[in-house]
Amino acid sequence: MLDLNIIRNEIEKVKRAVINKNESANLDSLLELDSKRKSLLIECDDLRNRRNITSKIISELKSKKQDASNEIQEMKGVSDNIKQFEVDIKTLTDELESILLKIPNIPAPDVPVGKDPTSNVIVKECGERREFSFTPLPHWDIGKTLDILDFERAAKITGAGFALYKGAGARLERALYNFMLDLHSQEHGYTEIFPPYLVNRSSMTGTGQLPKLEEDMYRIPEDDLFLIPTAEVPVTNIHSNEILSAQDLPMYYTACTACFRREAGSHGKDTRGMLRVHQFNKVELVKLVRPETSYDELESLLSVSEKVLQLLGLQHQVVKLCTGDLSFAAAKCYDIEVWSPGVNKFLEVSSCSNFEDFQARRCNIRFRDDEGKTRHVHTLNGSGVALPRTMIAVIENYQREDGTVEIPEVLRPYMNGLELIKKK
RNA sequence: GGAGGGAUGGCUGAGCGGUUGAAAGCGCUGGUUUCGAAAACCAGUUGGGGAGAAAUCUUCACGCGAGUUCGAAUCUCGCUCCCUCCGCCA
Repeated sequence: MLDLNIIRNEIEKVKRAVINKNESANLDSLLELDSKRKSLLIECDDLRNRRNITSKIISELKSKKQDASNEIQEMKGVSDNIKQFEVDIKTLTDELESILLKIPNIPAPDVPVGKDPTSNVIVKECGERREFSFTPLPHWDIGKTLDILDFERAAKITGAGFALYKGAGARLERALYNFMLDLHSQEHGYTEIFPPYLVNRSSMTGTGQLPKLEEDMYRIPEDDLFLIPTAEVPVTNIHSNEILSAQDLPMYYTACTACFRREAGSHGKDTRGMLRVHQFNKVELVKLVRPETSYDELESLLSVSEKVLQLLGLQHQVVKLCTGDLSFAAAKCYDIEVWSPGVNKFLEVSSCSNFEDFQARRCNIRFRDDEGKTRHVHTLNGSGVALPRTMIAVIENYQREDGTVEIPEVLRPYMNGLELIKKK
């Protein structure tokens, strides 16, 4: 949510941001509602003031056993008036709020302006691309041959877009997220969290998934709960409606959770293997920081995510997203894409975003600054990193001509020393 | 699922329908005192909105939402969450 004052004072900037983000918002009617609401508020406050004063007079008269019926009669009218004002104000406030919740965050100044991913900028490339003396196979072939991935049976159990990991495949999954969680919690100073996978509407609104993206979520209608699309939602909401003390900042959290996405808008895209699935594990990193540090914190978040890929020996590139590719709540975002020789593409395994105070305002997360004033924190998050595509990259990059897959060195301690996945 | 009890400021905890945004205690901050500290004493110490250059004024909020009333932390109803007991259960 944007600060209403920014919309009041810098309407052109906000309008430009909305256009650049390929969004739409009814900003003019918002301002109209706002000023109307303000004038009603002033009138209503005035009446309330009168009521408060007269109430005291009534109470004094009564305590002296004097007649107060004139005052009471007068206040009846005033109270009715106030009630009408309150109803009108509530209506305006609700309308205002619903518009405000649909206005996207403003991109940071250094975010390239552009309509679609073609305007994204590759900011760096890291690692060496592996050379193969043979044509590397895609993970669905390798997975099938080694009997570690089974998409047909997953479809039988649930439907298209689900994965079943088996044997060394299941073990590799577990090795990957244990390795990542250990790295972040032990080397990078993140506190490990294991949150609920179901969250309420308020949490979902807080991080910005609602109200705009409801059709992308799995929902439990009986309880109005949502399956989390990312750990960002429960973890960012840990401190919703709290005022933190400045010395507690920055706060770093990491969590590995399953993520559930209906992928409503992307049917027919990336359908093979597990390039795009409805349920996947992801190690997430979340930061709550002081506003003036948030862009430095974004850089360190990015480097911590990249560290995972470096240690796994996977070639990757970092992409700075343009305005049109930026998500609703983000002010700036880097994607990390890992090279997969089998599918012959870079795959997005992480998005590291700074939301500035956009989520903090919705979640009502504040801190007391050095002058004792309350301010909203800045929130950031990034994947560190998403599992299926990392698994794809590992399998495809570490495949050998004989059909076996080598286990990256750093994962071997997590695989009971296993060095090679072989056909049984 | 059934039966009870509860929700008040950073914490503990009072609160008759009428100067109660809220007693008291603790904690915290500042001051006095001290060589320094402790203790003691004094003062301050919730958050949001509006008006104002500021001082300041004003309004809202006692889990949330409705209602009764001239007036609600206090009465009524609904919801949420927490606790206890019973049942069921990984």
